Amino acid sequence: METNTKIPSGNTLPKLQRLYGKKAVSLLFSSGTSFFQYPFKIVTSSPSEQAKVPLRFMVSISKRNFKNATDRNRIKRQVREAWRTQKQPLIEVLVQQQKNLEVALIFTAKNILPSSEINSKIKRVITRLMQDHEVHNTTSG
RNA sequence: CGGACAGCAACGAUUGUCGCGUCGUUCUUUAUUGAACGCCGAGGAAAGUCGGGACAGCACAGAGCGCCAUACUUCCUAACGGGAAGGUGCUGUUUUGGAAACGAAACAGCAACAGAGAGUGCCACAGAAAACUACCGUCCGAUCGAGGUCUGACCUUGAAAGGGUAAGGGUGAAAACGUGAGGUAAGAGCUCACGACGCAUUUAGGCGACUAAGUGUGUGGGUAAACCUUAUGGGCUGCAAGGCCAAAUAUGCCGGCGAAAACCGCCUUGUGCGGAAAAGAGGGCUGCAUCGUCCGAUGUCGGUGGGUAGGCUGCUUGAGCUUUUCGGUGACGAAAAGCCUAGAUAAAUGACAGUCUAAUACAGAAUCCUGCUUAUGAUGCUGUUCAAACA
RNA sequence: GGGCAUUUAACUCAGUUGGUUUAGAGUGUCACCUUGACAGGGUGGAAGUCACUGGUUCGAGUCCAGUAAUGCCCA
Repeated sequence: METNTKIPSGNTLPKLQRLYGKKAVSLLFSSGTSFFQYPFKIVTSSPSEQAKVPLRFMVSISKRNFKNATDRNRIKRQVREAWRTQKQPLIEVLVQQQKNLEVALIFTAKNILPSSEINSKIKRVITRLMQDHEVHNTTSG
């Protein structure tokens, strides 16, 4: 319940909720599980150690598919915006289950997509993550 | 008025909702934790990383060789392979001189534009020959024949050692100064006129590259983005440079681990009592053994060193920007006044919905500055050119 | 961010420095021969914008400059 008081309006995205650091990223990619949801490859893991924030996330876009830095910046901003506006239900689920989750989104499409499409795709990713965690908890407990 | 090309200018404004980063103020937190408010928040190329610097570390007696880069002149600049002004050459167009060769003027564009008369190398195929050249041709021709005239010579003609000659020879990217005339056995700058180019030198102009006029002398191509020569410059590495702090784990070094001493605590100030981690293989001191004593692997406790993750710094006030005046043909310089204008760190400057508008293209800072190159849309201005119409 | 290298046939490489002649080799591919048929073997052929653009030169895969793509190193 302390986390809820820390984040009064659910649509913020401060640095605390972003995944960074060489150690954390390499740990996620070596031990996490992954699945595809076009146009993203999603890598997740739920570390057992207690973290300050229930949900951390990062975006990655390969330089091979997008040569120009402006294109990569634009996609990152689109994805961050979609994540920022739609992540709140997932956080509530995680707080209820008292779990932590780290998510990496890897953009695998070759073209820039419109923002509305990215919004709907992110929505689908978040609902899938929510379902996974609810099912997990009911079977285990 | 329209199209194309080149250059210059500025590259949105505003309303609502949500959101990001640095900094400042206030409150808050164990904490540079969190909250509220405010200010500011990508470019002309931020790109390519191609030149040149600043800055930093390392190296370094002096000189030479080697290697690399640059290359008309003068200036600008912190410096440059950059820029400005000028010179020369080439190309194109127009006009024009001349019999020709070959020039002259104007405009536009281009030039890695030192040296080929210092040396070495190379120039396929074709062609006689690609650089001290003689294959054909042409001319002279000792000598040897044949024929004729006719008494020892002449004429005609054939072969020919040797020699002269660059006029001609379908080649080639390039052919041995060019055109015309004289000259000659035939030829040849051999000579002459005109023209082209080079070297030396004189005078005049210019800071200079060079220009103009004259004198002498000469005419053996191209290639230096082949080696090279001359002149000038260059130590190497790059902010992931460099400096500081420093978890966890491993390890190096120092000290302790029987008592005593040392360390910490206490008060009764005493060879006092208590505390902290705990076991010690093995070896030396003597021929052997015990006691004693010394060293001590491993382990353990404490300290310390470099140093990883991570963090801080370097980091943005600078060859700075704007305006005005002055100097200069110009690049640019000087003075005065005013201004502070991104500093992120898996990396901020955004998303959605409207309105105005030409508002779209190329495109995102990563130590900084200065140039070059490349990519670019519509608008405005300037210049060039094309088309059409009119005069 | 900084520092470097490479690009030649469908694939892997020579040739480049030292310039001019038809750009070669192996694998693959195609046709024919060999076999009853296949494999293997033999003979022959096709396949190249020498990454792209410009320059130097009489002449560029090679020399010079720019552009693009690919790859490597530095914590």
